[in-house]
Amino acid sequence: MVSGISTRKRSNAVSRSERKDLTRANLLQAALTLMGEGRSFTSLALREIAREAGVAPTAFYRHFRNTDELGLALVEEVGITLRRLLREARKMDVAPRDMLRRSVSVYQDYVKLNRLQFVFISSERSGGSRILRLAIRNDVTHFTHEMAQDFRLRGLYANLPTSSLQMVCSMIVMTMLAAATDILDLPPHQPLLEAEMSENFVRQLKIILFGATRWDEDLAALSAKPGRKDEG
Amino acid sequence: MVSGISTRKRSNAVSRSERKDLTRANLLQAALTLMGEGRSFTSLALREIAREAGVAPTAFYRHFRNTDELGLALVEEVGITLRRLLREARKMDVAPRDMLRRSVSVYQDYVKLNRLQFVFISSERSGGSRILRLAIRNDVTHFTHEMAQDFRLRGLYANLPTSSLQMVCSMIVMTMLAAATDILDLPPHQPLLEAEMSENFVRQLKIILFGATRWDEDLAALSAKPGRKDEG
DNA sequence: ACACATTGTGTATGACTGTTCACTGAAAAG
DNA sequence: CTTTTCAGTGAACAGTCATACACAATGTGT
Repeated sequence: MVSGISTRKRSNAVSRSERKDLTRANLLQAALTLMGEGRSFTSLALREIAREAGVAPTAFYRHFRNTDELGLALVEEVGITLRRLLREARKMDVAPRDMLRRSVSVYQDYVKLNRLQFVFISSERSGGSRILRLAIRNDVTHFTHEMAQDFRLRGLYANLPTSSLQMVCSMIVMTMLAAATDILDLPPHQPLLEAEMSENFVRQLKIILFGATRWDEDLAALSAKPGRKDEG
Repeated sequence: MVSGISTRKRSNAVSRSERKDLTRANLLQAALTLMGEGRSFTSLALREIAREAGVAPTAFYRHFRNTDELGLALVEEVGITLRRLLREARKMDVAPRDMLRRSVSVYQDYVKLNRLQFVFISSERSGGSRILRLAIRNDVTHFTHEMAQDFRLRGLYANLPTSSLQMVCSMIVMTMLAAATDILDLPPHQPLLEAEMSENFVRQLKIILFGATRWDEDLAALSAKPGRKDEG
């Protein structure tokens, strides 16, 4: 029963498990599509998803116990997407002149390419089902940690203590997610608006990175000669 | 019909419009309560809201055309809450030593005091109904602008150009909203966790403020002697 | 005192929901 | 070839939904 390759039918026709995986993917895609039309995940009905996937409502149960379980499967897909993004970022040169700007550009393209998945992240990260929210936040936290690790490995901001680096990365991720919402809401074919958005995005990241280094410097100065005021 | 005070019944009993306002408030509160139990707004049913408010489903129509309209009324309430927060912040001394820390503390208390409204903001700012999302973003933008104006009036970061100040404020607001989610998810009676969260919050704001000033300095230096690298 | 306006109720209706069950047909296994 | 497995079907169920309508109760204006 559980044999990798069929015994008597190595034909070109699709195998049963392949068909199953296909309708499963159709169900996931159907949910994403419906959310892309401005629906929240918790408001999606099982029958509705099945209908969009072109399948009888009862077929849903062959793949997921309920809609929440489908949601978790979606989160898993999202996790893969985020890991791919990191891998893509890792392929970039270490420190060319406009690395930040190029990173932003890569990210924007990535969001537009995986539009529906980012719609899903943005919508459900702070809303609706509790288990979904927690699962997404878990993925995002993981992403943040991996980013910090990449910074370390590449010697970026090597003078920052780990806790500061973690914080910087979490702020970067926060900014990225906020930017994703903007990218998704952007009307298509508006290069001017898009350029302005990119510019803002780059600025925000610069502020964070500059602030982090300077804050660290001030901390060092503070421990050297205490009593200095640290705000204003 | 539209007279401020009843002509013949100035008694202690509640007037008709008072009753109406009360059930209206009950409906709004009911929606917030249901969302506080982890539901997304778009998944709330009219009948459900009416039931929670202790009123017949059909009574709903005396106050709102549909649930979306109730959502917009909630957004209006939220707008008032945000304006109250700004007013409260304005009452603080101009520049005591630990102004930032105190602002954070005030904000945390405010979020906890208006918990359900912040749950609503956090959930619906990026999810579900399009018109609701836009309405909330509008309120948040307004809040950001008012904050920038307050900074100007108090002479804070007076050296920053307006565009930078706007950006700093939008980053502050972004951080505040992210912090709100953390505050809301915080299990009660965990002073250690809460203190750590506050500390992180303060750090993040410092990074933004430091980064903004330094970025501005670097911009000035850049225009003075161009050719300086601006990243690393 | 009387007529009107308005808030809230109860019932009804047709559509949609999640879930069950017995089933079909074809791939997989023997 | 025969048998088994199993993804997908279609009918049926009880429940909830939004909405419409006639109606009741009561504050309000004349």
